[in-house]
Amino acid sequence: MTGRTRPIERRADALSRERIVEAAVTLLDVDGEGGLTFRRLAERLRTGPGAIYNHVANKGELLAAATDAVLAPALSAEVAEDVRAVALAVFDAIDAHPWVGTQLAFAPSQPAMLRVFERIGRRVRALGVPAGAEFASVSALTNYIVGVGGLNAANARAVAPGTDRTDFLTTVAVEWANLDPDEFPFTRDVAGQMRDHDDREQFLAGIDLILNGIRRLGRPG
Amino acid sequence: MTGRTRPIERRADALSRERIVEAAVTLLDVDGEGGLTFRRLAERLRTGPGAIYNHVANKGELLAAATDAVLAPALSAEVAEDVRAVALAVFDAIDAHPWVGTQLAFAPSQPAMLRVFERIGRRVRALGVPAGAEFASVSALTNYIVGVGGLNAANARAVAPGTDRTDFLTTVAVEWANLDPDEFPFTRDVAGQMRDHDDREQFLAGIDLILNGIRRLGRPG
DNA sequence: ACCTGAACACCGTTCAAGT
DNA sequence: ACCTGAACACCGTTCAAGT
Repeated sequence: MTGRTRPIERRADALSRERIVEAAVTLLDVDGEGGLTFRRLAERLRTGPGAIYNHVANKGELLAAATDAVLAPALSAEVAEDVRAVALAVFDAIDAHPWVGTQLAFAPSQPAMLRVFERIGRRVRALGVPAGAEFASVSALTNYIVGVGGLNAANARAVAPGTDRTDFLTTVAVEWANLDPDEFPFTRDVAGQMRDHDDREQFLAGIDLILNGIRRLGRPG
Repeated sequence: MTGRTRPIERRADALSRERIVEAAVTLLDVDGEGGLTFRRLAERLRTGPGAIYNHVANKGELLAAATDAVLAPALSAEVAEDVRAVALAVFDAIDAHPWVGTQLAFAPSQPAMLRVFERIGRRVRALGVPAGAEFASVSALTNYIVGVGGLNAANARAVAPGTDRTDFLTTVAVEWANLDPDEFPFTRDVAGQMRDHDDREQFLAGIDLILNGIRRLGRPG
């Protein structure tokens, strides 16, 4: 009866998809992947768990929306000048929000994955890769960034929170050094290098190896 | 191995870690990652859910044991002649048991992950990589194999069971072709190549790019 | 020493009842 | 149209009680 010309006045704290996703990101950041439940989310938003379903279809959709909300700004046009910059932007976003890594590696073909593919694609095309190798090159880089990013996030999550990084790496190095010499000769031998390595640096070294491999395609031999 | 005295006689169907892990692998293979619950496992083993805890500490340990049980034979000495063979052995194991990919990417530094690292390390060392680049090279390959393997498993899982592969790829290709031209010009442009690509081939192409990049390290320029 | 299964403290999701 | 919150059908894990 009041007509539909004027938007209906709403309480300032009315539920919306945006507010729900925002609260979900906070819960995930603060308490990790186990921290997001519909009951806790409803509590924070001062409503019942059922209300959330008026704005998101299910938990999977909520996680995908939260992932895209974190990754979209990280992959804005200004940031992504080259392949290494795109890779580091994704790595750092996962480092700051480890649940993003898990989600990316689990819900691919989502908007977030497409953003990475598109950015990498443009940069690889600018490199002048042979047309027949372009799709495979972009796929390898995208899959490496997302797959290995997720792997690093899982690694980080597996470590008890508050553990000193150096202590942890030393512990792993000692474990490696004590492996069975017949079954794990190589791993034993490089145990010392595990203690000193840096995840971010190593992530980037992998990107550089792939880029080296791609550049080599142009001039065979 | 060789018992000190004689092993105690047991009922043929007595619980054991081995029987539990075996039953877990079956449940995972048949019904996917959601198919493994302590109640269903207990039902299959004709016992109560609590009994399982006498042989495994928790669900995480059970999943890790199941993963290693599948991967260990795939990485036996005879199979792994070179890096590509190791990579394909892992890819095919994940293809046959998609839950292995998830588990590998989520519980690294587990025995299964170490097996891959060791195999790859031996082969890379045999390639004669400069000592300073060896650890990063082995890490890049291992992370690619495990991370991207997990990604492919997630992709496979996301597709409704029974969906024809060609139909699915065509659907994705159409989605890509209809993306926003301003936001996704590259992805739109290569949509047709998505339709024709082969996951296994592309996985291997990524390995080859990294190997190319590694070989290039020896002779700079 | 190992098994049993009820009980505990949770989940995601649904849905009748409200406004 | 949207919200509320009890209810449903599950979980992993624990633990007293059995053998």
